[in-house]
Amino acid sequence: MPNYQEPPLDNVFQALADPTRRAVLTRLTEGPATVSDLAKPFDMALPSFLQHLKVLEESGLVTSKKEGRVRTCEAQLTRLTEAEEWIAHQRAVWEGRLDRLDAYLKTLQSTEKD
Amino acid sequence: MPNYQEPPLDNVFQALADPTRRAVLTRLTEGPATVSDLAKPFDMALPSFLQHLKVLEESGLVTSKKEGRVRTCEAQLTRLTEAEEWIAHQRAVWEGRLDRLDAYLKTLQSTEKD
DNA sequence: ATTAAACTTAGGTAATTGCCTAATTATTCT
DNA sequence: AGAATAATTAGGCAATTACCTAAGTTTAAT
Repeated sequence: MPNYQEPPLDNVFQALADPTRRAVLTRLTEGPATVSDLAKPFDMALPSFLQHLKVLEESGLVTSKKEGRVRTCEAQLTRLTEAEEWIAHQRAVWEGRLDRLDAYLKTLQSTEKD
Repeated sequence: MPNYQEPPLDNVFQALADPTRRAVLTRLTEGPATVSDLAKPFDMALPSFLQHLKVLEESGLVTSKKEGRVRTCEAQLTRLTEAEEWIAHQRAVWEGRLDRLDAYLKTLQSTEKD
């Protein structure tokens, strides 16, 4: 059953289709960070970098809140679940392993409960 | 930091970021099909559809061979593995962090009770 | 009260994307 | 041979993307 609150799969995959954005996500996986800390490793003007952050936020993979003049970003990787399930499903059908898919999806569900 | 070893991941996620292309892949998961069979369900001119197929082929998710005037396409979903692993890794690290945080908070609570 | 820091907005360019129609090639059928 | 089928190429157009510089705005520090 589709959940229309979630940003569509399109946006999640689109967000992941760029190495800068994947690197940001990997960084945020370790914990929250401010915009300028996130931007530091990249040889890119800040406004350009902010566009990448915007794409990540629109996909739901990142949230942020501003305190004072500092914006802090955080990963919301539960948004990856739908994408991971889509991939797992295709592979499972293709490999003819629907039995394993079922078990796998159950583990996804149980780890997602937080 | 950009990882120049992984342009394929870009292409795979890019390919998945479009509903038409995901639908084609789902169709091909059931077995090979010709270009015109694949195109049939979509309300789109054939050249437009061919562009989607081209994106899928460039990502490595689909291969095709032409016999006579007919091109037959086939899914190569092993190319999804890298993408699936990338996602799974991010989620695992992210959830691992939350688990450790959770454990830490619990030790705080239990020491408070003394 | 300045100045510095941390974004943010505005606006511009070049390349890419996603669609189209029309014309073309290559193969198969009658 | 002529017509139909399957796919391809060529070219065009509007929207989006990914970058940029320059000029704000809002806090925080001195």
